[in-house]
Amino acid sequence: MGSSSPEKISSDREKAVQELIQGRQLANQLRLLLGKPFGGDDKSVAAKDLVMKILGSFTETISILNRHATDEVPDQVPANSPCWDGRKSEDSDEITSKTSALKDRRGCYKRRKTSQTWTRITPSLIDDGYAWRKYGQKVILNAKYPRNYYRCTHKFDQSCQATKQVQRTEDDPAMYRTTYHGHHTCKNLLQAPQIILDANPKDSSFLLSFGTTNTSTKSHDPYFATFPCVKQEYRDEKPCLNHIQSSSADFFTLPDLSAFESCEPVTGSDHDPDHGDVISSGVYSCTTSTTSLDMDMDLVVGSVDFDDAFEFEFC
DNA sequence: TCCATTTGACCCTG
DNA sequence: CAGGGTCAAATGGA
Repeated sequence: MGSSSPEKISSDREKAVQELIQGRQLANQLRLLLGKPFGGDDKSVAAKDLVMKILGSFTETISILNRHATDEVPDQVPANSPCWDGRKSEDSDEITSKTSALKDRRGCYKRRKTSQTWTRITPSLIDDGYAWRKYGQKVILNAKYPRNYYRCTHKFDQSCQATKQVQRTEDDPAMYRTTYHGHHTCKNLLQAPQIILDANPKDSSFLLSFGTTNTSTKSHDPYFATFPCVKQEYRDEKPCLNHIQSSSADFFTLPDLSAFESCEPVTGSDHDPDHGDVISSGVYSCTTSTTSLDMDMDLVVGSVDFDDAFEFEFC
């Protein structure tokens, strides 16, 4: 064992991340190959399912490595902590009285600082396929509409940490901005953790934004690569492209966001992306259980949101 | 009775 | 200290 300087550990970690990213790219290519000609038979379906699992493993491992790179102190609590969901405890011995139930909450929750976020802007409160439970509502300063807070229904039974915030947009009250925090880890899902893209009703482009409050990872980290593979999801049984591009009510997810790994304007330079920057051009494969379609699109920076979230558009 | 929502209070971060 | 995120008791509906 011996030498394990912080520099060497960091270097090894970066190499490991690069290897994992490459592995995931290869797995993704395999998935595309499997998805092309004959989509239907059992073996093909099983193979694709397997590839999706492999991709998920790569993504999760990369995410873990990146998380450890940015969190020197693991976000964990002792097993005997009174805090029920992994939050730290502090000075619990100083209070032993009347309001113990409330006082136990002191320091018991810790706001996420480094979790990934991404935002959807949707014309209505559409079902995104997950079971959410509302746990709060806040009036936000200088905001016309309150912000609603949701957590995954399976937060307790499956320790799923996914949450989302929903708020009407100021300029268009008919639209809702939904900010997702963290990925679903609960089991009873249609898909693996996913990014959901929404069909924008106004310009038929797709809005996706994501960001992090941890700015230390923004310039160099393969931040995009921490996103999981995503699968397309339709509410209709027989979707078609025209329907996808024109409908505002339906939504789907693109299966191949690993292309983000080549997001050179963001990950390969030392400046933050500006409005209109083309992040990645190429063919994005969109598949469902019944159809498969490649779309030639540009991923461009739409806007820089609050909280350092960057909003992107598929055009 | 169970479960989801509401809402005021608590607590963390900047 | 202000603002925002979360908790949990109270409430209501199925």
